[in-house]
Amino acid sequence: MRKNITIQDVAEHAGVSMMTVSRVLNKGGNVKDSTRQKIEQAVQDLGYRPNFAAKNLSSGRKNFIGVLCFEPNSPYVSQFLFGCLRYCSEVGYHLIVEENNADRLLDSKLQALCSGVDGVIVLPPLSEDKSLLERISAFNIPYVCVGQQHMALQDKFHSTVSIDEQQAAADLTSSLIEQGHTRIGFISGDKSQGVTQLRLAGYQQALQQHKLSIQPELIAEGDFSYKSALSATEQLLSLKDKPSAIFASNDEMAAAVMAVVHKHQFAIPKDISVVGFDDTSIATMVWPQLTTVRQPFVEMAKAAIDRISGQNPDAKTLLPSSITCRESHGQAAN
Amino acid sequence: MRKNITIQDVAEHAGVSMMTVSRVLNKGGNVKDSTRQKIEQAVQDLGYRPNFAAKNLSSGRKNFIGVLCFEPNSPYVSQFLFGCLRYCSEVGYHLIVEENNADRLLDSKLQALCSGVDGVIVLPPLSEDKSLLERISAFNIPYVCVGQQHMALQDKFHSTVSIDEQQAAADLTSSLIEQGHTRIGFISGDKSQGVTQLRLAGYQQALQQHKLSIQPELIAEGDFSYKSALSATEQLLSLKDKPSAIFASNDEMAAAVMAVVHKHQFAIPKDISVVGFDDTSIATMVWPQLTTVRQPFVEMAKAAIDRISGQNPDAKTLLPSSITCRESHGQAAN
DNA sequence: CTGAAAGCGCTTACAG
DNA sequence: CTGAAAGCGCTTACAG
Repeated sequence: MRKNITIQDVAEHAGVSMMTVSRVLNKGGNVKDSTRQKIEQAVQDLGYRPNFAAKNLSSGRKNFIGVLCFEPNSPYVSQFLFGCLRYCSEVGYHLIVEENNADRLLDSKLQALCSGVDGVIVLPPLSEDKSLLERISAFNIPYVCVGQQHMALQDKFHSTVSIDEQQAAADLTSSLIEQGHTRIGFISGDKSQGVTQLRLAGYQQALQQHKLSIQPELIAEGDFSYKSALSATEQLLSLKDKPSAIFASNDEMAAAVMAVVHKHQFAIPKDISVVGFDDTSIATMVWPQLTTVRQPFVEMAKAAIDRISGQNPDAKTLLPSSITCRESHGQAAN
Repeated sequence: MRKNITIQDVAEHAGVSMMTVSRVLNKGGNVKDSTRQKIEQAVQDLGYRPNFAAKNLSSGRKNFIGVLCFEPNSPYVSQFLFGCLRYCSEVGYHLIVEENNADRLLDSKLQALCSGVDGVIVLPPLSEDKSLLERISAFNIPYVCVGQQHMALQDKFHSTVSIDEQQAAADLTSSLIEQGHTRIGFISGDKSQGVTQLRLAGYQQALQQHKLSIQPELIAEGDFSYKSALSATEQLLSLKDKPSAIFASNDEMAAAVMAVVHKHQFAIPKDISVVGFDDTSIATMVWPQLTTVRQPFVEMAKAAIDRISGQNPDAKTLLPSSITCRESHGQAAN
């Protein structure tokens, strides 16, 4: 195992001091251009790679980010964590993932987490748990609430990263309307979560913009779980005047919609269009593949991490979302 | 932000030297029992938490583990990564995840990865890519092939962590037979992968043990993708003498089996039982929930990491698996 | 069974 | 614009 190349080696190779190399490496200003170039050349030549452990130790920064999630194995969380992982390895941060699906997260556990990280990313639905946020806030480290557009607390450490949930839901609904659908069923998420209201509001907003009336019978209640959408779909399909499209508030529920629709011998999208929300991995594991709102997981992770590292000063980041069109939607049957 | 508690503080508190504290902390021997207790008490009192950065820097260990995967967002990989993450945060390792789903992983990228980690975990199907393993092997760091029972290379850095694939498949098949199923359809995985053969062999072994004949028409070809199982299932259901149960070689394909079975108006499990393999998150996102072989992801991750850290000397670890019984299987209809 | 010394590779003040 | 010094919190030899 050959010796590691250190900043010292680079300095010697370039004929400068370690300090100057450090400046160049950290993109600091105040370095003569010719010096900078010499150093960059040396880094190239030697194949220098920074030692994160040394960096952390001397800077006092932890270079750890805590992620607090409810259900680590859900597609949403997996997808988001992957985004974090990817960006982390780019910028030298490491992840500590903590789950909090039982009761109240123990003070000792929270303390252990918060004292070992530079900041905390809180995933939904925990990002709406005001009392949890207050406890995190007490540690005076930045924390980012994901999927949560509204600031729950007023303190300088609090920030949010999300898409415009309502607009996204409205856009998806509009695209259905533009394909001739006038009876669009909607399956809502867990009542206690803010996004549930926003997505429903987006659905209603689109209907109104297109001069369609809002029919309460077309709105069925789910809770974001596969199971809940099973009965919600049965309910929608039992209507004498059935919907020609169903908008489920997340992909898991959309998968359930598809199962029930198929069970009733309807073709998708010929008889009934089905759309979801999130664009998690399940969207391509159903048949036909699901049209859904794409959450920009990688960008969200990046924005959250940048915020913690101080690169992103925005207390409130609203990322653009888009519709991922696949095969589960089509022209309304007539 | 209050000062961090260091090993120095603990030493003073306990009235010993840093060195002795370090010994106790690292579970080294040669410490008098009374001394050990004093130190453990001091650790408690002060709420000492080790500084990983300092540890790494002084020990020369990187404390990074590389994970090489094909498709980071697949349920299998998500599940495994989660297992890693959990154990890593316990033992102070950090993860660098690299995907290699394009062509040949660039030498520069592989070099960057391997030179920054203590070892590499290779996930299927990459764990069967002999030329890739040879290139990793050249870096003289431990690497663990997951889901791969057979050693591809003969070198001291190579090891494997998996379950007994064939036995698990045989057990699952047997449980179906014991419920009265005599015509069991089987959907195989990607032909080029070793596990595909092992799971098929397990299926056949169970049939033979129960004196049932192997019917080639009951074996349909898939490739582990949802899509491939769609047509494979159609094929099985078009048989004049239909199977009363279908065993898909992974959960994604089992989900596809269910979609097609429902489409054909058969009830699960009343008319047809469906079982899968892996017990990934999708197993509980189908209806009815899927009976499947449980891969012990957390234990596999632990074994792999232990191997890299030198805690696990086994070059070949075979972990026990089990059957997770849910609602998708039942007595054969007669 | 215990300890004093040196050093891991970097950054943070502080000078100039 | 550049550098010399000290130190981050631990571990690795080496003594005794």
